[in-house]
Amino acid sequence: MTRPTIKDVARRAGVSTTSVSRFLNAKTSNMRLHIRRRIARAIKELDYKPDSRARSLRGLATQIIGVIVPTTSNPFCEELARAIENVCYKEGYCILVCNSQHSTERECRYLDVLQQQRVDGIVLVSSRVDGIVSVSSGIDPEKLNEVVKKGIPIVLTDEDVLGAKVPGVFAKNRIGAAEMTQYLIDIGHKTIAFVTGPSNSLPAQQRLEGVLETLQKNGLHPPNEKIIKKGDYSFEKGYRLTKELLRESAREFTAIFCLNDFMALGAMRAIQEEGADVPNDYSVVGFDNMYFASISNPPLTTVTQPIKEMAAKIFELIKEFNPRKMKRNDYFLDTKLVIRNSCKSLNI
Amino acid sequence: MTRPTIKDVARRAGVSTTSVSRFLNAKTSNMRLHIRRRIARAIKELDYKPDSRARSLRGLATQIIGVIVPTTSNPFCEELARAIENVCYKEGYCILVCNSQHSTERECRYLDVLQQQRVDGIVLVSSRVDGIVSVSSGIDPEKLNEVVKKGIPIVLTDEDVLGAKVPGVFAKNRIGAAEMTQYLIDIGHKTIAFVTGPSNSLPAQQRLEGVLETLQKNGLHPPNEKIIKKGDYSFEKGYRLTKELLRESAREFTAIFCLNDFMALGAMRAIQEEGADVPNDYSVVGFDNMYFASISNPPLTTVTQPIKEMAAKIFELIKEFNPRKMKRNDYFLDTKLVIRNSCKSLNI
DNA sequence: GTGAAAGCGCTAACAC
DNA sequence: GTGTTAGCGCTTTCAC
Repeated sequence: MTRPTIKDVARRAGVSTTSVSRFLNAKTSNMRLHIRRRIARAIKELDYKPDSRARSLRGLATQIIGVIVPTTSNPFCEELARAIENVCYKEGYCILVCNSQHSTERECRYLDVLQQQRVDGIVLVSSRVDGIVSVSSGIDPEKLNEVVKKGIPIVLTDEDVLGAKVPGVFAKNRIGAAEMTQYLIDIGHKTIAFVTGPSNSLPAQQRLEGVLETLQKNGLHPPNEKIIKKGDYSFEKGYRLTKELLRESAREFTAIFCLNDFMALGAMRAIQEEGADVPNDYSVVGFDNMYFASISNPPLTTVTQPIKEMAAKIFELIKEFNPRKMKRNDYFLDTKLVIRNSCKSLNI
Repeated sequence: MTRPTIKDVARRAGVSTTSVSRFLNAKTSNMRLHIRRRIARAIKELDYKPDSRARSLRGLATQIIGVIVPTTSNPFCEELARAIENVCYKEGYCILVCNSQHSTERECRYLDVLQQQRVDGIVLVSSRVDGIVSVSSGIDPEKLNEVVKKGIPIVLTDEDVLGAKVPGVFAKNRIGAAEMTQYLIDIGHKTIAFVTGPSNSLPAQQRLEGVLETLQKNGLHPPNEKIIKKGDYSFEKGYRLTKELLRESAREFTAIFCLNDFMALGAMRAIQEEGADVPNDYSVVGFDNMYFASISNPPLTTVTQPIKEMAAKIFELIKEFNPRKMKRNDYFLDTKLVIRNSCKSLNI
């Protein structure tokens, strides 16, 4: 019933706890074989598992990384969290998954909890939702700086927090969106409707920049305000805004570019519900390349975020963390256009 | 840079660490007001966060619950994990999310890791996938019994592990499937195709029992073997098996009952790809009522698993855990039929 | 009402 | 090569 400790192992093996500790930490080069064997046996017989709290109290890592995301119900966040979990698993770490549920308050509470748990690092996808009534400006960057000063590395990803002196790992949102826009133009779409992300979301802004820039480069007018709708990355919003688009200005565009896949799925659904066809009546494209984009009907043309690479870079940054020289230091990883069947070429 | 400890707080407040500790643990009834105030101020000024590792080493809870699921890429598991996270959050706990990735080996490794982290409890959705080549019989129940003996509560959910002396929280799978079958029969479907779960999955077995029982009760023959396909809960499998069904025996059934939603989504996709219509040509139903079932096209008729109630019960069981009287003790929670638009009535 | 001191399980100087 | 011992940050008994 009572858990065995290092003392129990030492006693059973007839050695000191130091030797057991050395064995556990693989500092075993100068250790006599028969002692090693005795320790190994004792550990096995007792089914001894070293207490990682006690170890970390003595200065070792907790082997826990905290991951704060707006919500794993968004498949992109879920995939990101899972990718991080996967690199952690390989390195012997595990992750505390924290859904802030788009609440800055909850994000802060979790930040506290993770500090108390003395995690070895925090990965933060900050949430900055602007609702109808109030615009949550998101977390105070000073809060993050405080945490870092206390020696816990933070890495930002997907969503940025301006003013925070911590590194970030992002997709090349502007370029990805530009490539997608160019693709739509190349296949003959001259008037494109857009469903953007929240206006205070940085990746959303960058994607929009990429769009406008490409439009201009191709000598096209920036789209009429009526066909740029402000979304919030949710399926429902994509659905509802597309219905609006269809109601208000059905003939003014031939393609819809939703700035994330989840909304693009909603857009396709809205179009189909109105009896129109994707891609024959409207082309629809997204951004993220989450799993569901590949199994939607039709499969969605989109932009891949390099989730695995992002996860690997994030882990690397956490391990390299040096508290005395923490600074802004951003990494932008390549996206890739994924062409599936949600677009129709208008060229003759 | 260096994290403040309880000593720093004590020094700054001009009191002993004992008093600070008492304050932290709300054992404050007999404490003089001005001392309380001084401590509160010192904590605030230093932005002190008690080290939960040190606290738990002295016998308090770690406030961490481990959750092992096959994979959060299955939306049902993701929703379950999130529901658990949510009750934990409210109670000041957080969760270590572990994707076993359908690997019994990884499941075991995580079980070890969670023990080392001295989590206050483990929630396990065991994986028992039978692949094409080998049937993984799943984790050894004795492993679980060992963990429990060491004082860490385990609660099983969704998937059972026979022989493990730990409590379980499940949906009423048999009854839920029976109700769904009855519904299909009531709206005129006499020949129903089935896509089941893995044959060593207990909920899959129970759902199938509910199906066969209801068929019999209504004087219907058990379905031809050709229209019972063994799936694995994945979208792809639902998709592929439905294609098979359509190719081999298109006219022998009017409805498909997939034993989870993810496969039902795959089934709908396969049907639509073949140019047929849901629900006009085939009715399709699922089981789980995951979020995507409500936004599919058409929205899927399915059976709700009472995820929130399950999460609450699981947490309760972990808190009530008494190591000396751990036993099988199962809780079955009510499901509910959710009728949407993926079925057509054949009655005139 | 408050504090001194022991000890949770472990690691790492330091000694031999 | 291996053991003795102090101490990580905290809680809790026991004294005052």
